[in-house]
Amino acid sequence: MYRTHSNGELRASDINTEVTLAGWVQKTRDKGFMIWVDLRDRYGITQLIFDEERTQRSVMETASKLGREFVIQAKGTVIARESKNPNIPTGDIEILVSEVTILNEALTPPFTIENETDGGEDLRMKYRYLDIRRNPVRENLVFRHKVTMAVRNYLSEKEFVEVETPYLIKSTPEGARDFVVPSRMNEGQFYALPQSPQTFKQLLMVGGMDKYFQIVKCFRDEDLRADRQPEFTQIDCEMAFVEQEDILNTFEGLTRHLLKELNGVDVAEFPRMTYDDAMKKYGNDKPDIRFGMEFGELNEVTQHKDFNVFNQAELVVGIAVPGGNTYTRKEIDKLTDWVKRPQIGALGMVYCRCNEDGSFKSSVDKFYDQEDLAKWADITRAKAGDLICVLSGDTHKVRAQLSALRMELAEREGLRKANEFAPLWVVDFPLLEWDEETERYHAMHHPFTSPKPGQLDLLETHPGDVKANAYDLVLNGNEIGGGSIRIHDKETQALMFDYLGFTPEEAKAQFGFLMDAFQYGAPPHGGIAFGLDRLVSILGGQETIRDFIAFPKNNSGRDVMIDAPAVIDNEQLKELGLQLNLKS
RNA sequence: GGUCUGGUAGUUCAGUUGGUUAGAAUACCUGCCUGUCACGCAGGGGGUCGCGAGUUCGAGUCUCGUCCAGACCGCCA
Repeated sequence: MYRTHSNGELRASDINTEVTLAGWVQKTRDKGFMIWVDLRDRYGITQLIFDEERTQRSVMETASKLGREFVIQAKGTVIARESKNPNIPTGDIEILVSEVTILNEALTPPFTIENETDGGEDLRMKYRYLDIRRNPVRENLVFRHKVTMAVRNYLSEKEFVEVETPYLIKSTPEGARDFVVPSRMNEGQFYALPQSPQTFKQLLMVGGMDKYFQIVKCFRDEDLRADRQPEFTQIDCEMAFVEQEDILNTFEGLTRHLLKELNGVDVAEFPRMTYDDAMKKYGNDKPDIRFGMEFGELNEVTQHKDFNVFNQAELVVGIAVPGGNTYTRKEIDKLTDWVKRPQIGALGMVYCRCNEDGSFKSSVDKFYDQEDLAKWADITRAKAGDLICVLSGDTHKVRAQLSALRMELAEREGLRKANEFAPLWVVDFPLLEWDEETERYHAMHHPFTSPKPGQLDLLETHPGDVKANAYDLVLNGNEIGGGSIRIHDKETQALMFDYLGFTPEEAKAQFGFLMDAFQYGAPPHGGIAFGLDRLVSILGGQETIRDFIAFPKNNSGRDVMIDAPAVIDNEQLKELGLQLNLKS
């Protein structure tokens, strides 16, 4: 037996017990006459003591050779400490060691295994197995485990069945780029890894599974972000015989359960907002509603005043920054530079100070008098002491720009509190989205999403105005889930593919299996998928999902620990019937 | 594909206007130390300043290229 106890469990009540402990050497403190060793494992730290007067010389010598992260086993007696350490749970006792075995030596680690490590991101990822020894990383992984357990238990309780769907499927041109896998047995043919189990879960509904879920890896070959990995995990869900209302209620229940279980937070009924309102009020389809700063559209009160920038703009829109009047001229100039960076792309920013005495001072006083500016304050709900920031231009672009500014200012003002949770359903998404590049409409959600009842005719005349039975769950400004009521009859699905520019042949080749299935009694159905990595990181109060993934990829999609992706040898290529034709 | 930031000791960083032998902290090694727990004290080793070119009497510092890392835009049905 390697150990009788963990390093986190011995207390004063265990004094005089003979124990065997095993773990990693966190630190040694060698005073010559006495050596203390902090022994660490998942459960905590226990102090070992080696004493000139009470410990055999050979054991003392072994102890003096111990280095950081050596794996050792120690036998001894639990004794009371002469000087206690109130900072750790095992601080009242220590182990007087009679026998010590070095199970494995260790090189000096490239960074310190401490809560606040001195290691940078690169190093931590290259030696992720050392990083995982650190408390914060381990705690995040345990937290993730708790979230998935809570999800499984809750959904299982509600009669959902977890069904596994295949990872080796078929590539389709819609949506994100696929990761493809060559098939040796079918030369020249490729599987694709699923971007989501979408069609399979719909087929499970046709199969009568009724309530399905799966905690499942999905794959998208697109560029990464702090909150985006090429392989990520979804909580994928689907239900039959449901309307949108049923889905929203069921998964609001799940989300509320998680907030209660994991964060101890009771959240009231989730507010709902249409996509159009979200865009109008927040310039964004995933607004963070933990703070106000709603958009105020100023077109009506800024026209015909000889200020051409505003006169010519499609949209003039502003937000009030709470307490922003304390910003110096220099700070406001820097803010203006910030919105003019290429990433944001605004041409300029107009501001208006709301003074404590009720007067206004704007950067466009030449064109607007106090009465005009009072209207601005009214529309943006600015109070005395606030600062109004106004952007103008093309509606679509300006909303995106002001939305970015709103988030940046809220971040600076500390309005995005990690321990506050503001969920929101965004509903009535458009069915289609115009794509400039291909000059045609794309499905905003995916091509299986059903249009709102009675809106099919609009497809002919105003395709962009058709609303879908599609919804997103937003938490603190992050899209944590999205779904829709699906099309469940062949005719509508065929019509949809037609509008999306598929020829009947293409539709049949790519999704014939689904439309065939719809002919054999497909029930009305719909579902939702949550981004588990993102959900876990938000519940855990942190920004980057990488901290909640055991072995994440870096910014360029590489695993720097195992050094993947990598070239394969010619034999493998030959066997697969492949030849490389590299761009560089 | 693009924008920005960074790359100097094992690690985290400083390095001024281009100018002597490139520093600090920490880690590591050696010795000392009668209760440490961020132990303390004394000493020591450790550098291709990411890589390549250029400007210059002289480059860690300036210019160009390139590689790597991170954040963002495009992209992510």
